[in-house]
Amino acid sequence: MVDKKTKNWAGCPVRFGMSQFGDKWSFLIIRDLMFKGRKYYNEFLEAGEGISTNILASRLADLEYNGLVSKHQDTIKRSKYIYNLTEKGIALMPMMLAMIDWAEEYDSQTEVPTEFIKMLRENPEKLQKELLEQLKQE
Amino acid sequence: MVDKKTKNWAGCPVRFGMSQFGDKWSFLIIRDLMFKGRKYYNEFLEAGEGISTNILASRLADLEYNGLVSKHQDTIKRSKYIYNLTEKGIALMPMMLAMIDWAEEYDSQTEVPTEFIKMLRENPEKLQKELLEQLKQE
DNA sequence: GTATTTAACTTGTAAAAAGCAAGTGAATTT
DNA sequence: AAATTCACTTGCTTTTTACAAGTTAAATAC
Repeated sequence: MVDKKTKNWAGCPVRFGMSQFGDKWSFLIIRDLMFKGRKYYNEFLEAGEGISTNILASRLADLEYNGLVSKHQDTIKRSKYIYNLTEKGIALMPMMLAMIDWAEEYDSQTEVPTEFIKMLRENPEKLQKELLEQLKQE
Repeated sequence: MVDKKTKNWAGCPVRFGMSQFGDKWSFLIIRDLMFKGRKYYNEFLEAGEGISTNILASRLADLEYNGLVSKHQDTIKRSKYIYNLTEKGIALMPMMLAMIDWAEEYDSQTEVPTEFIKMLRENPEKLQKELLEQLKQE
């Protein structure tokens, strides 16, 4: 039987999560990187969520500092920086997919592409594998 | 093939999630309700995270407004209010478990009870079933 | 049956964070 | 060499949070 009454998760995993990506903007940046193919400062800005330039810069720096995101000069256009999820960032995919599944169920406004949600529920491993391949080849 | 380039998740599930529970304190309250057996205002306050009284009241009201948490007079001690996760709140369990799994992997400080993390990885359905039963009988 | 305590907040104010508009600097294109 | 692009930074206003103290309603103590 699981001990629910444990009061001392000395280092609490949820608290740790919050310290690493525990605000709205971080989640939205991770979403952009994970599912939307956005990789540049400008693309995050233009995602239409209304994030301010200073907040975006600050969150990207935090995510990089925490090892969730990497930042490199773009090899093609050397004046640009390219942001990518690290392995640690990519490992948040199950959490993000669980959130998407939840939102699709409880929000009538949520419009996840039918194909996506169908695969998420019928063959989540395949979906995850496809998403991971996309992230790695980029 | 999954369409990663979809720019228009008109109602984005991640954005919806953030609007419903998208801050540190909400996550910690949900954690307390879901895994720690805390159900009273005072118990959340004394959880040791350092939340202020006004912020706690505000977050509980938000969570209730959003239908994640219910609030009732305690039947035994009628001066107290008891907070519980609704079905909608309980449905966040997969997301929370995914976060716990991630934190356990990437944070050496995180100390989830061995039995918990072992079951999470070896038999997640059983773990979830046990947790759900606890939540429902309370 | 009045007085004290418990429980769950609310209020006021100071500090911190976010939002907004404009500016900077380095590289690139013209 | 001048103008443009890109990724920020800076300064200021507004909003949110933190902290301490106060309020209210019910329950127990005397």
